[in-house]
Amino acid sequence: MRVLVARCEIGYSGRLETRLAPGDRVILFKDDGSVCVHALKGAKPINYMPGPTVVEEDGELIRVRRPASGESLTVLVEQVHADTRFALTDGAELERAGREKEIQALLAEAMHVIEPGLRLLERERPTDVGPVDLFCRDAAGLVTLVEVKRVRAVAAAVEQVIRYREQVERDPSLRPVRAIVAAPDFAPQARVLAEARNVECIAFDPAVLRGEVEPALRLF
Amino acid sequence: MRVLVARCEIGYSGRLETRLAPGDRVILFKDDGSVCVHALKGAKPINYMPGPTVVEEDGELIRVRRPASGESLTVLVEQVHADTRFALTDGAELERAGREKEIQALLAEAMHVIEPGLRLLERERPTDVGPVDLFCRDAAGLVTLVEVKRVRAVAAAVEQVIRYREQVERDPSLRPVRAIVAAPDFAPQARVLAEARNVECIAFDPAVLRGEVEPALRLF
DNA sequence: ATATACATGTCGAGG
DNA sequence: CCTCGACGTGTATAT
Repeated sequence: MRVLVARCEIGYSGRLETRLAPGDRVILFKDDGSVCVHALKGAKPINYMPGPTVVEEDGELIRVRRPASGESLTVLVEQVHADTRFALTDGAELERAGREKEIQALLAEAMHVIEPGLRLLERERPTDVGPVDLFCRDAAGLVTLVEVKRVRAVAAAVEQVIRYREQVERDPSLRPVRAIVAAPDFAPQARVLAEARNVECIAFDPAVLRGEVEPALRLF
Repeated sequence: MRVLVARCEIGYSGRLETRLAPGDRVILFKDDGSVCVHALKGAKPINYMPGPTVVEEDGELIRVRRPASGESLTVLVEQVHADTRFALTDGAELERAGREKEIQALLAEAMHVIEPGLRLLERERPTDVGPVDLFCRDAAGLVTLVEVKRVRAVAAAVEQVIRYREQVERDPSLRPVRAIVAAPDFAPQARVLAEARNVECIAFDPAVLRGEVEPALRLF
């Protein structure tokens, strides 16, 4: 890892063209080839290049190329404030709790939160237009598709489950098919669309959901 | 700007919970309150907090809080490799050129690339469910909606134009309405959905498109 | 390698 | 403030 703190001018050419007039920035050159340029404000890099890249340095000019896509990032260094290379090691991976996959797993263990009597047949059941999160049958035996969102559901989520329903309904033996979107919250337009297209909206509280699969929490 | 290079453990609690076991990272504390943690790989920070924040430091423990949202980021420092504060100045803003609007404008100038005889009536024509990129009539006089994508079109793009078509078709005088997605490339699932819902896929080459509106290139 | 969907997405425009 | 679509999206996962 190389950490360069310098007054410099930055140019990017690829999916679009950007230029950043001279100013002080912190630039990280990582060993995997990725480069990121941090300005003085904002959590995100103002410019970047994912690895793998080829980095050429010619005096005050640093050119980072990504051969795969033809993109290039150019750093014209005017004044170096610091330029240090560090030998660093890090074997850790980021552990995340609360991703969609996890929410989906929790719901799979607590189907009654969605609807009493709902039985899970398959998770991530593939169709030609995408995977159905939870492929189920309801208490009456009807095929029921559940689309899970970890954040507020918008109209696109409703459209997604409609798309799956249409695909599944191509098999006449499975019809009729119910469609449900399960999310902690719903945008008004998502509800309107769901109503119009006969899609059900089930709101769940992630905290309660965790409680449902942690029996210890509801002993008394 | 403070640049801390250290072996540390990281925790984030907010929209989800994450933990990153001890390892070497580069952490930037910016004067606007934003903080970002860079691992040894990847263009994006592995953890971050947008400003404004409150940073408390208590020995080896650094706690960054975002009162507005209740999020917090915790850095437990085990070993400091470098810890430097820089007084930096940067008044520049990022200049960009070449976005989707440009592609849309190019297509508007070269409608025959989409289909011979297609006439543009309006760009960004508003509907209740969003703006139609290119609102046209075809050679036969049929209303034709074109959704433009600068990059590969996925199923969601097809759904988008279907939604617009449904909205426009609410006016019986305009029916039937054709729907087209124009993109440099199409995901297989997008083609499947388009076929099923009677949406046409038109692939264009951005380079050729530029040529089409550059008469100089086709003088001979 | 390709295809697909997630993401603490972030960001900005428009109502 | 909310809603929605673009983004140089990047990134991981499964085929």
